[in-house]
Amino acid sequence: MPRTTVDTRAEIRAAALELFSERGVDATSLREIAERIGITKAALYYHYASKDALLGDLVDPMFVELRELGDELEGRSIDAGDEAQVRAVIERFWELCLRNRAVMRVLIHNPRVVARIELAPRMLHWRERIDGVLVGSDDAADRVRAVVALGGVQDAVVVFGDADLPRIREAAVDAAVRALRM
Amino acid sequence: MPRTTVDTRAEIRAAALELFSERGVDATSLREIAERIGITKAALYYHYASKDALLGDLVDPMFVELRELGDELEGRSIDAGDEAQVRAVIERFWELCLRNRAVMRVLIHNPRVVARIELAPRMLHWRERIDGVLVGSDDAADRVRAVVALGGVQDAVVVFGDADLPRIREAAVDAAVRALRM
DNA sequence: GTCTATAAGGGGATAGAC
DNA sequence: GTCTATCCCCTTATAGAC
Repeated sequence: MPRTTVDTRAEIRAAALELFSERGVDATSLREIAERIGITKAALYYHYASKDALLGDLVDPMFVELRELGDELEGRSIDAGDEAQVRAVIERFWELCLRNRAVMRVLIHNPRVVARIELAPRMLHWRERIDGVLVGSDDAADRVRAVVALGGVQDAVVVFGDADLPRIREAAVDAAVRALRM
Repeated sequence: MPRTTVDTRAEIRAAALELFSERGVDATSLREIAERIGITKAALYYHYASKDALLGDLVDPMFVELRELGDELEGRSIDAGDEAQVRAVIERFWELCLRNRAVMRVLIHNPRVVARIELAPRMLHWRERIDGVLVGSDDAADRVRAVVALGGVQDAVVVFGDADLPRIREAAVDAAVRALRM
């Protein structure tokens, strides 16, 4: 029988994201995803040609947001020495991570899958763009500062993100800003 | 035929760690591990009763090191306000992560497996011990500082650890110490 | 200790009816 | 668009010979 909702593809993505995020990509079968929204695995294949195609569609919105953020920041030409501007950038990054934390979890916890569907270059690319805005240098020591700061923010979002409290955001952004200081 | 080396269990652990770290636990089969050291999957089962038992044995040395570090630091009663002491603790943590970075990778990238074999309580426990030494508080904002600092160090080890350069270590430890400052 | 052989089950993916 | 039925492959794990 036909289903009541219009957008089955969106329902599939929502169910898949939840399961991929909770259990990991490899540990989630297409049967489980299909059953969660009340269709069969074969019906899912009508909407998505493969598991990887579904995953690719799933993570896309976050990359769109990252590209937009990169465009905007580069357009405004941030001064890496101005701490107020740096703080504003980290805050934007925190918000982006928080909004997309399920996708972030999937990407962080499934690096091999990321490599398989060729998301690694995209991840590297946005990371380099934001690093460039924040430290403006290719020097190893500078890139380490950026990794500690942004990596720390990502970790804090994954660990504390479910309680989206202003205090937590403030503490995480503060710590990242200090980590970036030379 | 009998094998030439004495410690087949150690060979199994070494091959498994390499594959688990590179490809992830779920994506690595016991057949692949066995073939890498030239035995069959059935022979591997003689040495380890299950994949989870092998994994548990594999990660154990790192937890032993973490426990020893926790014992030592608590015995010395670090002053969280003394930055030289804090720096020394972060340096010890960096060295530990570097020495065990293959195991660290496995634990970071396979959270569901970690939960399945009941490693999560152990991870939480050492994290809380080291957090306690570094910030000495249960307050959420304090714990966030510790997560950003230690999470940042872990990330930097995973990203830059293969080039074990003093400059990288120094930059990462510096950044973590700054992140911890109030 | 290591082997061959096999059990039992799940995975992704497809064919074709409706 | 969704279904049932099926294919083929790989997995973990065990039994029993050597």
